[in-house]
Amino acid sequence: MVMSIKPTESELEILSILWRLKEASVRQIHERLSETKGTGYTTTLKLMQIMLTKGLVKRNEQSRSHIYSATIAEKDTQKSLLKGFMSTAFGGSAKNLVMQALGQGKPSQEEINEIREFLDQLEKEK
Amino acid sequence: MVMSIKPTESELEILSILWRLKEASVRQIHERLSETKGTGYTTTLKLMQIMLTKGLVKRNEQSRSHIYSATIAEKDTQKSLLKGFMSTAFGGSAKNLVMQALGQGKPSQEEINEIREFLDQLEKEK
DNA sequence: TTGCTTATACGAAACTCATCGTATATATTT
DNA sequence: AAATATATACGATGAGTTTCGTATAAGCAA
Repeated sequence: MVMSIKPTESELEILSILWRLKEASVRQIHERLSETKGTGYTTTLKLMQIMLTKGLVKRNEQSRSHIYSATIAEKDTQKSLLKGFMSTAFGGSAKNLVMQALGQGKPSQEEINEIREFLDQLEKEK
Repeated sequence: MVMSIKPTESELEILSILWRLKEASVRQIHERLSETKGTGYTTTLKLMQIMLTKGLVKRNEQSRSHIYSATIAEKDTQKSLLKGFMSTAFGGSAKNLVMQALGQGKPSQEEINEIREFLDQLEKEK
C-alpha cells in the first residue's frame, strides 16, 4: 500500500537525481542541481536534512560526507502525484489528461506503438 | 502565446467552478465549495480578491455582490499545468505519464477509442 | 602543528498560502 | 427609522517552504 506521497517541487528535483544516481552525497546532488538552479550548497544540504526527517530519503553516515538515497520508489511517487494532479487539474478525467499530454509531448513512433499496445492490453482486461 | 499559468490548488478549485458556471458571485462559489470544504465565507472572498490582483479572474462591480469570471481558459491552464507537471514529475516523458494515467484512470471503451483516433491523427502528422 | 578546505548542524529570515476576525458599507425587513 | 442581514475590504496569524549565514567538526596540506 502506497500512502499519499507529496514531495514539494524542490524535493522532487532532488528525488529525481537520486532515482537516477541510486545514491549520492550532498555535493553530488548540489552539482547536478546547480546546472539549473542558482542556490547555495547549504540550501541543498538543508533540504536533504529536512527530507531525512520526513523520511523521503535515508543516509549512510559511515564516511564523513553522508551518502543519501531515496526511500520512496519513482513509480509509486509518480502514481501518487498523478492521482492528485489528474483530480485537481483535469477533474479526474484520464482521457482529457492523456490527450493533452499526447498533443504536447510529441511522442515518437515507437512510443505511439507502445501506447497502442497498452490500450490493447487494457481492452483485454475488460 | 500562453504565459506560464500556475494557480494554487485552492485557486484551481475556484477556477473549476467558474469554468462550469461561466460567472458567479462569491456566495455562489462559496456554496459549491462548501460541499467539499469546511472553510468560511470570508476565506473564499479573500481568495477571490487575491485572484483578482493576480489577474486570474475579473469581476463586474455593477451590483452590490460582485460577479466574477475567469480570465484564463480551462484548456490553456491545463496545458500549462500539465507541461510543468510532466517535466518535474515525469522527467518530460509524455509516454510514461500517459501510460501511468491510463493504468490508473480506467478509461471506458469509448474513451479508449477516442485515444486511438488521436494516436492515428498524431501519426498522420509525421 | 598550524592553517586551509570541506563537511554537517542549525537558527533565522523571507515568502507564499490559506484561514479567519473585525470593521465598514449597503440592502432589506419590520 | 431602526434593526437585521449581507457584502466587501483588509489586517493578522500560522503553517509550510526555500533560502542562507554562521558555528563547529573533520580531514588534508605545507
